[in-house]
Amino acid sequence: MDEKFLKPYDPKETEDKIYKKWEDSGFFNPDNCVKAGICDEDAEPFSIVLPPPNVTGTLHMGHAAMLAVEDIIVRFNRMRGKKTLWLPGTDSAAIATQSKVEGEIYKKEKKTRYDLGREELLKRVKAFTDESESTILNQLKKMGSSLDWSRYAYTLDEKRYHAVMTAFVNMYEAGLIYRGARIVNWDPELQTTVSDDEVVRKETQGKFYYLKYGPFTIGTARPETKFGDKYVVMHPDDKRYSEYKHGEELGLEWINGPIVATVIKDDATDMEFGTGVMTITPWHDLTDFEIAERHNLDKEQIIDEKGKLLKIAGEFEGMHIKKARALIVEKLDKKGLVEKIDENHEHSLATNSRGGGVIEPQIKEQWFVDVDKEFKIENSKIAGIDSGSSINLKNLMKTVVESGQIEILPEHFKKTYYHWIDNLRPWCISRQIWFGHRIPVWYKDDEVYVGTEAPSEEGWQQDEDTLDTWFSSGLWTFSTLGWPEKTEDLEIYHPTNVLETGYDILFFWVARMILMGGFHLGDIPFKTVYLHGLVRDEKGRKMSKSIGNIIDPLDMVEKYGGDATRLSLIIGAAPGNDLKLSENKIKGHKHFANKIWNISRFVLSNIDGADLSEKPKLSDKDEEILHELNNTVKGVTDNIEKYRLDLAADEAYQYIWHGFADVIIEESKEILSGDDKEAKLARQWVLKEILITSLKLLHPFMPYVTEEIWSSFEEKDLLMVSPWPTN
RNA sequence: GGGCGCUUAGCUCAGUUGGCUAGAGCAACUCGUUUACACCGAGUAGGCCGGGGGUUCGAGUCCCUCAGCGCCCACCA
Repeated sequence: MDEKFLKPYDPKETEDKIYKKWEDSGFFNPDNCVKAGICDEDAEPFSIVLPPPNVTGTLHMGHAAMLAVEDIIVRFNRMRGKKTLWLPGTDSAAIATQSKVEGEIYKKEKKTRYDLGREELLKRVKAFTDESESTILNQLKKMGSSLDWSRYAYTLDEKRYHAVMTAFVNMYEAGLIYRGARIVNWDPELQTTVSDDEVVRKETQGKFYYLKYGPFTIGTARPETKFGDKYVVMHPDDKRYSEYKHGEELGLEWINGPIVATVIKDDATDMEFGTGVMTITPWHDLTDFEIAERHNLDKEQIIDEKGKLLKIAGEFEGMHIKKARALIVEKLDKKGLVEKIDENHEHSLATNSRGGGVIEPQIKEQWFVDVDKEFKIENSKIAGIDSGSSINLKNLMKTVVESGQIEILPEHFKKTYYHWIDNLRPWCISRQIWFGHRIPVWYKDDEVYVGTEAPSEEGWQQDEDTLDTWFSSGLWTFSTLGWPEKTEDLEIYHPTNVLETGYDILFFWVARMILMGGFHLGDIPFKTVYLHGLVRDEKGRKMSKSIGNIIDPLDMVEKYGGDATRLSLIIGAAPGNDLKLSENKIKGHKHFANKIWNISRFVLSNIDGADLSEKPKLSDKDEEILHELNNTVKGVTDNIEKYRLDLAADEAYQYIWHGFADVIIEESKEILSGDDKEAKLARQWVLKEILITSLKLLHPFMPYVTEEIWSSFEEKDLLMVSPWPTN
């Protein structure tokens, strides 16, 4: 027996060494497994792409949980002899990264991106991402992730860049991407648009003003937008205002003098709310914009991109809206136009969740993906959609889930998914930032050129904007496999088997991948979507810097080992449920790692010298023990297949500690020290069998400690590529 | 406003198509150093399965209803 067993298990001494051994073996790469005869050339493929973490980020518990789940699934399938690929990558995270770098530059040099210029800023961002890339990659390894590093991809590397350009051009040519003036979520602080999904609403209290507007009273929380309000809107069925006819014009006194208002009847008005009458500001409000579109009304910009009032505001021109509001109300009041002010009105404030400011809707020329427009699907591999038929993106996204071709776990998220699709509007994909995939459109006078490469002649100007980061992320399952080239990888590994991610990015990412896969490949991007929950602190609060309740996965790995950290993120975490994590839990699982260590010590020291090359004759009791082992194998296997990793881990834990250690080993002591040589040999054989099987069952969950034990009594292959036990 | 969840032992959670005498881990308590392990072992205690109603031979599980908690979406100016 190896001397190392005389001391308690020390993850710190073991883990890096083991990871290196795995990496050196090359078996994270399925091609090498085939070459070494570990899996058959024509074995069933199994693939997962890693949801790419932000290249400038650091590992948090959410990542750790994701890595644990995926690595378990991957290791399980690899051991079952499948051609298994887990493909790593990182994401440029355009807005987040650029604003991080901009912030640092401003702090150190007091310079903005406009001071530096596009080229210089991008150089700085590149330097920053290059530098931080290795940090996140090393952290991914720390969790024991069996990722095929030879296939590493970065959203902004050359191949992915080409994929994104191709995707844009193809969608443009199909008429699904168009440029148009629509109302977008404008962040005056970051000076860019953000997508609907990135806008979060915060409940706040504020003043609500009732203003006299001719014969009407209108309510508003934002008097500073009201300068151009020349349409007064009410519900067509509202009896209180039946005397006013649609299109009727009324002269009335307003902020900066007399104006002519036109009556509009539209059922977007809520008769119950306020007075049931409103004026509209189509340039800065989505509802208003839509009303204006329906009735073909004028739209006028009131506020500029920096949040300052324009000429239309008269004496208030050039003033920031924050300052202007009080002054405008004061003026209205002097004119006797303020009827009432409600001091504590609750309303929600739209803010940019990517770290910007308060959203100010603006009408802007932007690029959009049309989710309603039908296109012809050429080579459909989608159940229920024939090749050559026409479909729009919304219906495509629905069909693949409804038909069951894509399975979502837990299942109830399907409803959330459908609900989101039903409310989906055109997807604004252009961003006014510099770091990212620049839109492959060039302009020259009135001409427009769209192509993957710049036009060769002089004088063309490329569109200034970059693409929404989710546009490139949407291609991830196939851009990482080499698309648009027709690669062997794409052929073998796509569609991928599982997409594992947090339920919080179901819309951002999962839905967009389904959209992109459907359009570009006529196929699904993955067969199963496994959604994990959020990792919270022991009281169920989100982990955050401000509360100071962050548990750093790397600290935990350092203190208790990668195996314990992984197991803690799995046990008790049903799919889709948030997980409450405490340091104590992780500590407890470190004890489990040590338990296995000691079980091995006991078994190995007791079979030393015994010839177990042939299966001895077993007693009925021995057979019964093996039968119980088989039940455990079956239970663990079934649960992993059903993606109930929590139950699988729990069952293995239960069996190994309270079955194997507490009962079987205890009972064996007597036999091993007894005089019956035959019984002893049989039991030695059984113990070894159980140990081998237990290590295998546990390997996906606790890869380090099991591999380390394995190395001390099995000479041949790594445990990582040993066959999964059959029952 | 619309949607989706959750409520089971002190705490964290399992409990799959109804068969449960309701389980596990942690915590608590008692005892214990014997061929691995004190990062341990043996044992004990702890539950009207949120309330009410229904379906059923049988309900933690299915249906209705009420209450509390949480999340997501949304154009109430």
